[in-house]
Amino acid sequence: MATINEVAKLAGVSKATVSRVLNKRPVNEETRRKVMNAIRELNYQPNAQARGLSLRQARIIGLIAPDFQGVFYGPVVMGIEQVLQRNDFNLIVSRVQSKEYQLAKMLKEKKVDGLIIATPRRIGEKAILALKKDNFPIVVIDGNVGEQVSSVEINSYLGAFQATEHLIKLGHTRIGVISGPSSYKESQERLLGYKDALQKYNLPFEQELVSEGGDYLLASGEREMAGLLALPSPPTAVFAFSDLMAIGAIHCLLKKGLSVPKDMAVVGFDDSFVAQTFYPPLTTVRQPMLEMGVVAARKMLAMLSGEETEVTHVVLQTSLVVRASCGAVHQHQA
Amino acid sequence: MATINEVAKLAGVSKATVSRVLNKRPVNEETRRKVMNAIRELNYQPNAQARGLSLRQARIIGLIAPDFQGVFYGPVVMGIEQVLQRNDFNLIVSRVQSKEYQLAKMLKEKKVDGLIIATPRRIGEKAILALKKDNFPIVVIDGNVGEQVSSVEINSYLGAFQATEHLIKLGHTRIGVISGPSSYKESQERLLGYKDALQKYNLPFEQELVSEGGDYLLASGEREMAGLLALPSPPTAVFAFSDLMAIGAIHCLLKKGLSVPKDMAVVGFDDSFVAQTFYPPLTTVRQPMLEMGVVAARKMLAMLSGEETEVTHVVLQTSLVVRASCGAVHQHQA
DNA sequence: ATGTTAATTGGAACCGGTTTAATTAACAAA
DNA sequence: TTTGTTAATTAAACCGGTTCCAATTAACAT
Repeated sequence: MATINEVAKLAGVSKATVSRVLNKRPVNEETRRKVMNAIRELNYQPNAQARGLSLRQARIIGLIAPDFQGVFYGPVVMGIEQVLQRNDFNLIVSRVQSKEYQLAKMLKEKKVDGLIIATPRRIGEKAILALKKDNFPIVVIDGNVGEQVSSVEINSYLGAFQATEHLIKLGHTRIGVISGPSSYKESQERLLGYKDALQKYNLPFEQELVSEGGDYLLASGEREMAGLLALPSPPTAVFAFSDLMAIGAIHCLLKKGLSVPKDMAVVGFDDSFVAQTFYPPLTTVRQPMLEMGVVAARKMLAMLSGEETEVTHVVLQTSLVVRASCGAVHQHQA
Repeated sequence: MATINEVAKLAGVSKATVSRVLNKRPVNEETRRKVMNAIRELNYQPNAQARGLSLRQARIIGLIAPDFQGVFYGPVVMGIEQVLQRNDFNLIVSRVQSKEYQLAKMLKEKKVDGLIIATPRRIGEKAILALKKDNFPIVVIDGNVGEQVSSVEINSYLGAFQATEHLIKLGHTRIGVISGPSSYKESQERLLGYKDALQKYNLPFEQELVSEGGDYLLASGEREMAGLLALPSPPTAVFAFSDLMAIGAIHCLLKKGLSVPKDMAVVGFDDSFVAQTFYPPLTTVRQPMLEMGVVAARKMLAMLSGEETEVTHVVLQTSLVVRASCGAVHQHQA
């Protein structure tokens, strides 16, 4: 592998001049030509580590998330990567670790220029705030870290309101909820959206119709749906706070020989990949996941270039995607 | 951020000594204590770029794939990351680009120590072989690059054989196939597995029962299933070469009011996330995707440490996961 | 007291870039 | 001819580590 010194020797100039050519600084045209020829001849590629050491910049962003495969974080990764690639940055992905100090390691050792943290759990909160105080560039996606760190979030409240309103307009008056963990901010906001929609249409809120799924996964949905069905007066529609829980609910219904949406309308939350794949296709509140990644990455780059200096919180809007599971459209049209 | 020089000064030793302490080389116990104290006091973290420059090593592996969200590559990423993290390596993910030369860039600029390439398409084949000739560490997952590059693959043939045999044993004699692109090696092998299973049970192979999905996606499955149903004598079971195509096929069937598995048994391939999520849960050939990532990462690390020098090809075994869509088990047991 | 050996440690060079300050060359003005 | 100005280039220092080689010190045998 050729180095800048070899290029300089072959071109008959100093390495400072080669560096200038590489960085498009003013150089005599004749000299530039000679250097370019040498670069081509040696198939030279500047060493990123040497460059990074000198410029104190890795051109790498770190992403910390619970997983990358899941229905949620996959698209987020895609969005981030897309933006970074266009700006000649790379993306290191790392699963969230138990040891909090590990969070800081990549930043402190200058392996990455900034960190995007995507996790709904309150993990590493202290560590994050400490890093923020040291002025490391940090963006949180969908987190619970608070005002002091820049973030990208979604309007959970509005999404829940829209979903509930949609079901009400379809004629449902008893609408069950399969919630996420009540300690999560998102769950609280979504529940508020649900309540406010009921109120707008003068429908009573009934606590027994709200059941809390311990996580956002399929099995929770299936279990909680069974609970709702066992009520003296079961709901005719159910709104789950994740697509997977909605699908779990449908599993429960189909196993009992009930039909969706005829016997029970179901609405999910996320518009993850499985929502369109499932049958019946799932009506759901769309979270713009790819866009969240895109916005987070742009924000990070802006912070690094000094364009953005204050802490900001971007709230992306949700939208209702109507498919077959709520009964608003026929399945063969979906 | 403290540097090794500051640590050295505070500890009253030379930076060579600090370096020795950091790298656990023999140092007088008393000296080590002083150095460790200085490190702690300054909250010192060695600069990865400087270290990398000196050691000619980034401790980063690059992964190039078509996407990271998909049902397939997500778990692969998880597997790779898991192994790397344990060995204090990081993972840069990058989508496959059209420009072939980009493949080489990260390697040549020493941003990564090696490249794992996961793509069924014959992309960058020339570029990959060129890099291999320059002795860059490369591992291909599920690729079509040939003998010259180390790889991790699955036994497509056996998986298809098992799936077909399973359907035959359930009593089916006319088994449709929704294949992947016939130019892909996997498709060819899977088709061979299908044929050999038929042969073993003295069933005739009929070309009309094989329809080729242009990609591995849902819409292909739906379209090809419609084609199979339109045959004068349609199959009673269908084997799709991906879970998504199997699900597409089921969409087609359910829309026509047919029931799965009663009217048509369906088997997929991948055992991706959607296979368990779908209803009816999908019988499918499991590809150990996480394990593929794990094996690829281990292989890469072995190459880097010099333990593994020859080109090797690891073939992982598939297994049939029986769920409800093939009719072998009742749905409420699934 | 002197020589030998082993254990520690420090100075300096190096990895491959960028950048600042100094040098050289070319040319115009005095 | 001398001096000032400008443009282009280079030498050298620096980024923050690792490591080779030599120097120092301590311990021990002669």
